[in-house]
Amino acid sequence: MGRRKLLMQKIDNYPALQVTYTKRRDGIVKKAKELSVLCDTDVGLLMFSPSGKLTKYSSSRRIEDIFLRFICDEKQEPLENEDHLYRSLVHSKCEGEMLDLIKKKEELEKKLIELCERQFDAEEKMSFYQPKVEDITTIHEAVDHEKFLNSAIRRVEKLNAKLLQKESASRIPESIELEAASFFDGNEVPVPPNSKKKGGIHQCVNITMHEQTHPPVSTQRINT
Amino acid sequence: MGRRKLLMQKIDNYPALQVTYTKRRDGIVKKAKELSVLCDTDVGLLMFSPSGKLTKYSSSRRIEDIFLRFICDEKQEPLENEDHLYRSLVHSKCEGEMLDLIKKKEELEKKLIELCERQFDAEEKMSFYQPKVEDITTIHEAVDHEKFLNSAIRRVEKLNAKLLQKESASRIPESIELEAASFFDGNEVPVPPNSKKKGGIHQCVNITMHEQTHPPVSTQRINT
DNA sequence: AAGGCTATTATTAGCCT
DNA sequence: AAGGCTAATAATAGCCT
Repeated sequence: MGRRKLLMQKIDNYPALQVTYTKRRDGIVKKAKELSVLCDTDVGLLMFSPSGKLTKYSSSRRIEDIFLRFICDEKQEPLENEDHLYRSLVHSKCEGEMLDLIKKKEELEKKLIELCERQFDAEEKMSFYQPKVEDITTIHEAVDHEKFLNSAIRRVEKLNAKLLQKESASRIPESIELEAASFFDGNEVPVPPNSKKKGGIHQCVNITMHEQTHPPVSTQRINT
Repeated sequence: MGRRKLLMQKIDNYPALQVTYTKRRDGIVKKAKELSVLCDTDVGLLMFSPSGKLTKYSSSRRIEDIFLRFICDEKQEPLENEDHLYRSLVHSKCEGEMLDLIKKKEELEKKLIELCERQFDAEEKMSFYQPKVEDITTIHEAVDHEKFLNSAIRRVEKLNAKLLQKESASRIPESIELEAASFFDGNEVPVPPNSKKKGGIHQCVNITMHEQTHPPVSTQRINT
């Protein structure tokens, strides 16, 4: 397609060849991309320009993965081959590092889930004391919150009284703490639902990567 | 080009997809052949059909030679044989997977730090309403908490009053919400420090590994 | 599924800056 | 070389066997 039909042979005019290479190279990459998207398939493409410059395209992130699929495909031993590939990976030098990373990733995922749960609990608890205005639309709800806050205040008032009493009498802080603590453990204290305490924030994350001989792994301690 | 323009997305009709794959596959092979002839260059092309069948084209007799040239080109060092090619590819695959894992790990770490901060904020805020008993040992602290709770209760009482008034008058919940919200925005409301809300828990984690065709990487979605 | 047909859309050769 | 243009050629989507 163009002003005239080309003979299927090497273009002898070099500048024209360069231009044609560029145009057609881009055309093929476009076509390859379309094929991989329209048909959801693996495509790998390598082209060297007349001057030797490489242009590559692959539907996967890395064209090496397409090569590998090709090589496995060629050997016509699907299962054994996969197994072989896997074993080769397992015994390769980077396997150890991969295992570390996988373990680390799984730990992080677990911690994240835990933290999410605690965050959720905390926000739920919080909503008893400082309700979101948009969630309160009926008098009934508002009254509940008022009751709850009143009970909280009564607790603090009692604590105040205790402290006042202790302070005026003698100065033994340890005993005050004990008294106060046992007072709060009393069963009349209304605790918001889901208020299981699981340990302070200071122990929530403490993750360190093992030595990473590989690239951009930022070894760091969280929550310093 | 055809009777109508296609959307650039996977063709959902499978038979049509198959037909399109075949036509376009042949088209690309033709284009690749033309490019290599017209410009006298190396071209390598791999395509896997939706059902997994491989189609390859290479301007050289063997496509492996193109791969080899590619790998030499990438590594800037001469390579000798196919065995090396295979090992190089396997190693490269390993590296690719590691890069994925490292990226994933870093994402998780970021999320963790964020969540930790929010957790810390939440607990700090919480401590204003439900102080840890062991942290209160002086009357002064106790009185501060009492004051704070009192202001909280006054807010709720005012909200109750507003709601009662609105409810007895007319029933337009939206207007109540608006009134109440603007009321709470008032500057006399004592808000505990560090009370910046950053969005609900439901958006806090949403991490997915890319397809992992290989073994012990557990692909999972967190906090669905 | 596979091959042929053609109305349409897409690519591009040669030209011009 | 690097784009933009457009006449001209090429690819192909939806049909039909």
